[in-house]
Amino acid sequence: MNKKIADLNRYLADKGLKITRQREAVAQVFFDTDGHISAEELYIKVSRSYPGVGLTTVYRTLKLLKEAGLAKERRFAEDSQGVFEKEDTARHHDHLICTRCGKIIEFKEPLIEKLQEEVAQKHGFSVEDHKMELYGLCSSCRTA
Amino acid sequence: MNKKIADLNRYLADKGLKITRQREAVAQVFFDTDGHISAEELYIKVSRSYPGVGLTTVYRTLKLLKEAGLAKERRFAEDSQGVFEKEDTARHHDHLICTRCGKIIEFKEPLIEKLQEEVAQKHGFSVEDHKMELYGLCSSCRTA
DNA sequence: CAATAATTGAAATTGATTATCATGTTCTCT
DNA sequence: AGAGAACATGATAATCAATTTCAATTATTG
Ligand SMILES: [Mn+2]
Ligand SMILES: [Mn+2]
Ligand SMILES: [Zn+2]
Ligand SMILES: [Zn+2]
Repeated sequence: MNKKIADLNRYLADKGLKITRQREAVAQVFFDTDGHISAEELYIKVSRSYPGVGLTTVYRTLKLLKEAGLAKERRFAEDSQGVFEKEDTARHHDHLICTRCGKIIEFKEPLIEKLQEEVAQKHGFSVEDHKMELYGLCSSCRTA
Repeated sequence: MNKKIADLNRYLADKGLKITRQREAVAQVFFDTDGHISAEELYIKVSRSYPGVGLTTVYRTLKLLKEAGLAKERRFAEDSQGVFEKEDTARHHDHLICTRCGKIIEFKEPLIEKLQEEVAQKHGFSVEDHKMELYGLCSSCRTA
């Protein structure tokens, strides 16, 4: 569990940045959170265990976590707020989103990823990242 | 070409909305535009042929065009402004985006779309729409 | 033409995110 | 441990696309 904090600290040291109480607080709460969380929500959550940490610092720490490859920002349609989740290259996934109830299912489809590579190659591109979201109705919402 | 204007007018009539000079101006210029255009850019373009049309009305008309199924809004990563393009269910496509020079290539891959359907079904979802964007380097930017 | 409801555009507002800046903290070197 | 340099913090202000407000104008219906 503290491996990720160690990863962050290594990243900070490499960049000549500093390890602070606030950064560790934000990172710890973030790493203990599953699923998708907005900066604002994370700020609330952090404030419970570590009052006094500012929202600005939460934004800044999330940006650092992204740069360090430890967090990924998602921006689902119609949501004006971005959400963050733990990043782990081994656990890459895409999303299925119910447009009625907001339910989100994560999935991985290696065959699609392979075809994406092929399409890109066909146009002379090398893929660095991709975004795929499927929007529709979940089974509960369809029958309701 | 005026078929699309007719489509819009039909949509407006059905909804009890009104056909106005401004809406026709915005729609006409939009339909004459290929590729992706922001509300702001469209506003500039409209202003040349039909001065006096407000930016607010451009935003409002684009929203109507989306509702009528005649326009689609895209929100590519790193762009803070949304862009719009003509919608045509027969000509659905996804995007390849160069993260260095911004070049955008449109493509269609039926096999991927089929797999998307299958993944959704496997989770009990019915797909209404999807978003797929591949980010990477185009051939020019890779060799440079 | 008159009545009604919708539309318009300027200006104000919103809401998420980022920039500023004075003050506080961390790290490095002695 | 102490000093100094660089970085971090957080309250506040700024940004910026997009939406809301509202009084004045216009389209539609009969
Ligand atoms: Mn996820
Ligand atoms: Mn396109
Ligand atoms: Zn649902
Ligand atoms: Zn390029």
